[in-house]
Amino acid sequence: MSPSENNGYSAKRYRTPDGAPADIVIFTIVSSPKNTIQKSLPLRELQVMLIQRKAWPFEGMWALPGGFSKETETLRETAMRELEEETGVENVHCQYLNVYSTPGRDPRGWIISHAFFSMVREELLQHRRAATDAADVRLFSVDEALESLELAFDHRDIIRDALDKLKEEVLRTTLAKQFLPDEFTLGELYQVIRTIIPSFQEDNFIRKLKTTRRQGILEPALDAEGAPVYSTQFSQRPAQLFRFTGNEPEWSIYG
Amino acid sequence: MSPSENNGYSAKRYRTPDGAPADIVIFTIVSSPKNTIQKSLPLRELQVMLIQRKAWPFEGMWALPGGFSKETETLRETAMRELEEETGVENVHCQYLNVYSTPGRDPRGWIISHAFFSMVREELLQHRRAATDAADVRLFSVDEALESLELAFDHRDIIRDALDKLKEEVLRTTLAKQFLPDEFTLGELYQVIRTIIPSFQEDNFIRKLKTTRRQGILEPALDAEGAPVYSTQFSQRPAQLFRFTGNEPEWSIYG
DNA sequence: GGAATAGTGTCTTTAAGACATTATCTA
DNA sequence: TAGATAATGTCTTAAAGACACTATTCC
Repeated sequence: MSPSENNGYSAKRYRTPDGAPADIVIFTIVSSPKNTIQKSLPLRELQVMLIQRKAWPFEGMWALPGGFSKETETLRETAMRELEEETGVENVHCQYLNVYSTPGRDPRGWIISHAFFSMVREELLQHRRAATDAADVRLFSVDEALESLELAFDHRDIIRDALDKLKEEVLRTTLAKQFLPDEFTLGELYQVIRTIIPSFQEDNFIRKLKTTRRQGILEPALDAEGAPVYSTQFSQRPAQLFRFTGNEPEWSIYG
Repeated sequence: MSPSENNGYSAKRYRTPDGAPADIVIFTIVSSPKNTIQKSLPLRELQVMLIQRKAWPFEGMWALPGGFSKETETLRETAMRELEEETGVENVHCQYLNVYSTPGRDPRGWIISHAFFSMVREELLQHRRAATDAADVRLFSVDEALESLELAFDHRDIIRDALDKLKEEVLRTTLAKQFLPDEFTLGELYQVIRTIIPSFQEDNFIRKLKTTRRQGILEPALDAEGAPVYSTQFSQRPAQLFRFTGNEPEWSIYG
């Protein structure tokens, strides 16, 4: 049924948008071994994946991966499709961020963009490739992307908004699990949080997460006999492994 | 500069959306005097403003107020414009909720809707009027709207999402201030929260909000001499008035 | 006096926070 | 044995939670 067949209604009475793309801020945490004599936790850096545009507008500039939505899919499906095309990875985290509609934001016309952000573990990003509309694709540290790079469109705003949301949610929700394996040590969790929020410091972090209120959010990893599991991957002394239960923390007022 | 003049680029190579509307979930809390012998806190009910459609599609059904965006404005401006048109009120709360893009959600074509929600104090809603595209406009209790009413489009989903977000944020942020006057008693604040979340119960609510961690969020209202202000509007015994400082609570991990 | 809401006293339990100390394993 | 991270001991202070009690004012 075409619109013009219905009771004289026409959606074309006004100008309509020239496109509805989804842009995706793909975050990853890149680990590099610390230069120490003994086993240690790696150095970690929060990075963002950008593509280099190979066509007008903003040709040659770095931009967020993304693409136009089709009328047969939701914007989430658009984002997931583009995410899989750019990274070669399926079933990863992807979360809606905001809509960007400032007039003139896109020189191609009236184009309202929907931004998503995604947290992908670095080992899943090995197969990234330049899509057909990109000259190159690479990871930049978030600081570099925000401070030194001239970005296409309003993509700097989008990355900043995504980073703000990431910082807020990594403290308030269990979002950090996206950057961790199923079973992890509390030292690793602490490091992930500090990678995203360098100023974060809690002296008794490990003890704190093991006490009452957090039970229900984290649980010890258990082996087949029901005994706690320990790892020496990052330390001499074995560290207890934990997993997320799937519960999200709830908050009471102004607490 | 028209799109077709630029390096052969044309945004019209693909089908483009038929419109980008903003829909607004307008919440209010309606107070009615309790049938008691003495002064008391009012009964309160959370309500939502709906319009009755007078044209295809969904003619005669109740729907969220809203309208199409123009290329010269942001979607937030669209929402604020519609909000002022429907309610006659300016400068009210308005917050982005989500985007709704399920194919087929609008029989008029490919129409991606952007939902906002707004919290308006009931005394500001006296001048509401039916816009030109509405046969009628009225307030419904949120329960009635969600359970008994057949709503146009996917507006039931939108209202449910808005209610969920409202419930979450009224506990986590100072959103409740949108339903309160500048200076209010903690009993009023408690009532507002319980109106939105009936299951909420805190025995020591008033004391709790006056102790340490909350300082910085709420502060006592002071008169010209710097003395605390009390009100007997809802009670025999004078109740201390408070105001929001403007600070938002911060949250530490899993606490 | 009783109705209705505001607010305090008191006690117990739990968590937060600081900071020193010990534990485990390996290069 | 020194290095690196994991974890506990101990002490102090603050907050949570339960629940009984008092306060204020007006009908």
